[in-house]
Amino acid sequence: MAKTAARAEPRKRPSQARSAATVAAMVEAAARIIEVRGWAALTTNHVAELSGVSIGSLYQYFPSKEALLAELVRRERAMLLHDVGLAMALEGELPLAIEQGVMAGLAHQFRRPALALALESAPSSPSLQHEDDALRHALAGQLAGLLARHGVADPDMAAADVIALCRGIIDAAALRGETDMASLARRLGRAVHGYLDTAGPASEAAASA
Amino acid sequence: MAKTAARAEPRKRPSQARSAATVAAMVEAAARIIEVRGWAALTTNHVAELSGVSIGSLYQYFPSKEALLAELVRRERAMLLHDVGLAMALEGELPLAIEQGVMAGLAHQFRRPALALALESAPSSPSLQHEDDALRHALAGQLAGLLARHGVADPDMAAADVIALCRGIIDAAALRGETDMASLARRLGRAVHGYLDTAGPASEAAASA
Amino acid sequence: MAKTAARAEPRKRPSQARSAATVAAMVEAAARIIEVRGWAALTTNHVAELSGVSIGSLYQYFPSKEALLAELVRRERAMLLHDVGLAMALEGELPLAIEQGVMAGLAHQFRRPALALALESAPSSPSLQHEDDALRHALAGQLAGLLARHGVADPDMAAADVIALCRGIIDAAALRGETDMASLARRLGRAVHGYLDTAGPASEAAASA
Amino acid sequence: MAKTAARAEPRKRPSQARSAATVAAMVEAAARIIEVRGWAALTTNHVAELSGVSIGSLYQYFPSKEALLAELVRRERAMLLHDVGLAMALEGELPLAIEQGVMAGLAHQFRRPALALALESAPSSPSLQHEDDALRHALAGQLAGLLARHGVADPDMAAADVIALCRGIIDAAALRGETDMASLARRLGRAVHGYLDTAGPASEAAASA
DNA sequence: TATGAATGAGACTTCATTCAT
DNA sequence: AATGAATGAAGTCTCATTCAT
Repeated sequence: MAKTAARAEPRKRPSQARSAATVAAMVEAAARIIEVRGWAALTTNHVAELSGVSIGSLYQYFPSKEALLAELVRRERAMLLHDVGLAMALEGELPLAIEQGVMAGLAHQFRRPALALALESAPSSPSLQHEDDALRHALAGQLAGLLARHGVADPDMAAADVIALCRGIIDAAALRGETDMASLARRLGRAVHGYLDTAGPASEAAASA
Repeated sequence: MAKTAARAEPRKRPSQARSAATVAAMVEAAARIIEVRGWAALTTNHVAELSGVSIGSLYQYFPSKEALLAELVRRERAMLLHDVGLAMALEGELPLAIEQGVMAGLAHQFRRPALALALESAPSSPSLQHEDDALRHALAGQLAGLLARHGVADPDMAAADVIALCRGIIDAAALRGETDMASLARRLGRAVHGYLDTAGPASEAAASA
Repeated sequence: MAKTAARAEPRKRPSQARSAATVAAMVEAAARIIEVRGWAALTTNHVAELSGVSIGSLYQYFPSKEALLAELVRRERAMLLHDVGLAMALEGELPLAIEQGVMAGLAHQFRRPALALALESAPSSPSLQHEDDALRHALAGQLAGLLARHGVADPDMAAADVIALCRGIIDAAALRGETDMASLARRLGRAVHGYLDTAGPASEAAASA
Repeated sequence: MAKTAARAEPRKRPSQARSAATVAAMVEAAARIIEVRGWAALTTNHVAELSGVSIGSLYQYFPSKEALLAELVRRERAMLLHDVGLAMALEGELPLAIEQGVMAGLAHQFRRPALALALESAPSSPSLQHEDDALRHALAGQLAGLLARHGVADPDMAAADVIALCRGIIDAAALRGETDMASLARRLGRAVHGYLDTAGPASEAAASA
């Protein structure tokens, strides 16, 4: 009858090799369930079964279903951030850097399209919300830095918009089942450059520089 | 949880005024619950209570919770389509027509922001999926027609992308709690025109006009 | 994933005859399980099964297991209070009134000895605690009033002690399996009168009056 | 929950100093958990953690949770018996000896009030029941001997009643949070002497002897 | 037709206990 | 002997749906 507040952090960091494998297996099982059978099928018992672990073990590593989900989101976010960060860090012209970043994002989405798509509409919850915000901020931060260095006006908002419009286009394409990454990349480039170049009077000079 | 093959269509077309009012009350109750307390709070019993109808009656009008939800989505979709269609139908230049359409979409989102936002991440289900696809198609069709009439290349894809990027930007803004419709409208204009103008070689002439 | 705070009050007052019967059946089932198989066997599923009701129904009337338990305690308390109150209300000499009260308490304990005994050590919880305190207070209040009217010194504490020592003796006797109510009544009388008569100097006059 | 026939005896008598310390640590940890956080928090894993021992080790010394609990009760009982026995063994008048005993009991209760109180309502189980009976018998035996030597009629029953009424008063006082040991001692004395002196005709002579 | 009591599958989570290392 | 990861039965509670009145 005693209820402790549900934490979203893992209960214990897997210290042994075996544990790490167990945790990874559970997170991956969750991912597979979500992408194959949807949110409704994501039950802790199902995750335990699919990962070949007992339900008790699941709860030894995650204090709640929510925490497991948060870990999955964290994992995907880390991958995306890493790839995009790397891509944009390559020195070069602004358009090139952006293109690299967009391509990295696209690649991420196309690696596991169903999963990426599903994670966009996770059941809202404080911890998930937090993970999502963190992703958005980190990504926006990276891009904003790049834009600022190239003299784009209001780089924070511009970064947020660029990311948002990319997400919009990519998600819609994924939902339609598009698989032509090249076409998508081209259109994304158009959208991003169009947005950045079609600037108000104040930033015209900077953008054309 | 006895599940019979769940139909998503209302069980009966409201033929009497009273029925129509009842159905409307239930759909509106669902909308209010979703926007005020989130998806998790959307239970059929709750909907029945809030709409002043018994749970038994609810199931006389809707064969399942899913059908109720589909009806809500249908209702919102109809409103959006109507507004956007009207806005874009106003004769005028391309940029103006588009701006009208974008403004209509924005207005829709700002009428009930929480609801609009929540409906973007409805629990996926065949019928909901279908409703959503229908919306997308209808909207894209309207816009594609407009673009085609103005000689834009590949109008279907362009329409889809324009709608998608607008959704992306608007949703992200809503999520951040932005309330400045004017700023949003300006940025959306930038994004849309940027996308349409920054064209490949084939449409360069149009873009430079 | 949404947890509301567990109330101890019944969820809805049974308004129809059928409901009232259902509620009574559940409370009685709980009583029987506790007295026959002990606290460990008191599970909501078990209660539902024994009362011939579905688990869903149980939770329609009680928001939690705790609330069901509280209702049982409340029921027993009401009976005890009613009997003891009636017994002590009979006009007469102090010793006689007390004897009546003690006999009423004894009778209560002997009606369902195992239940009465078990309820003494209910798993502590806020609501149960509250019910128990209420019983103690009500009983002590009744007795304190009686004692005060007969000039006993410090009637509140005396009442509390008298009740406590009676409970102690009765419980121990019940635990040993004593069944001779007459003997028990005699000893209780001795204990109570002994306590009240063997007073400190201050109240000697009053007690002997 | 694989349940083998649970023994209540410790699995092995601690033959080495280290083992004894380990066992003591676990028992004390259990005591602390019970008094600080209540019965609901008493889990074997929690006990192991608090006592700095692995759960595996705990089960090497105790075959079950119940056995651990029994050992705790045994420990407390031994202390109480030792103190009360010593106190009553002091030669002297009957009233004095009894007063000593009562004081010893009170002192025990006040040493760790929360623990003493909690142990009164331990989850019933065969082995716990047995420990409790043993305590009662031993205590009653000691007191009965004393009473018999002083010619009190029906000393066994009198002893049982005296102990029971003391427990009743003490527990109720503890539950109310009383801390005035002196007042409590005075009232206990009244109750005990009252009970012993207010005898039926048959034992009046004996009591006054 | 409307009502709302009743249903019950199944979700999440805990915790006593085992056993490979 | 000690460790602690793993187990899984079982408990509490929810909610979509049915059906007697």
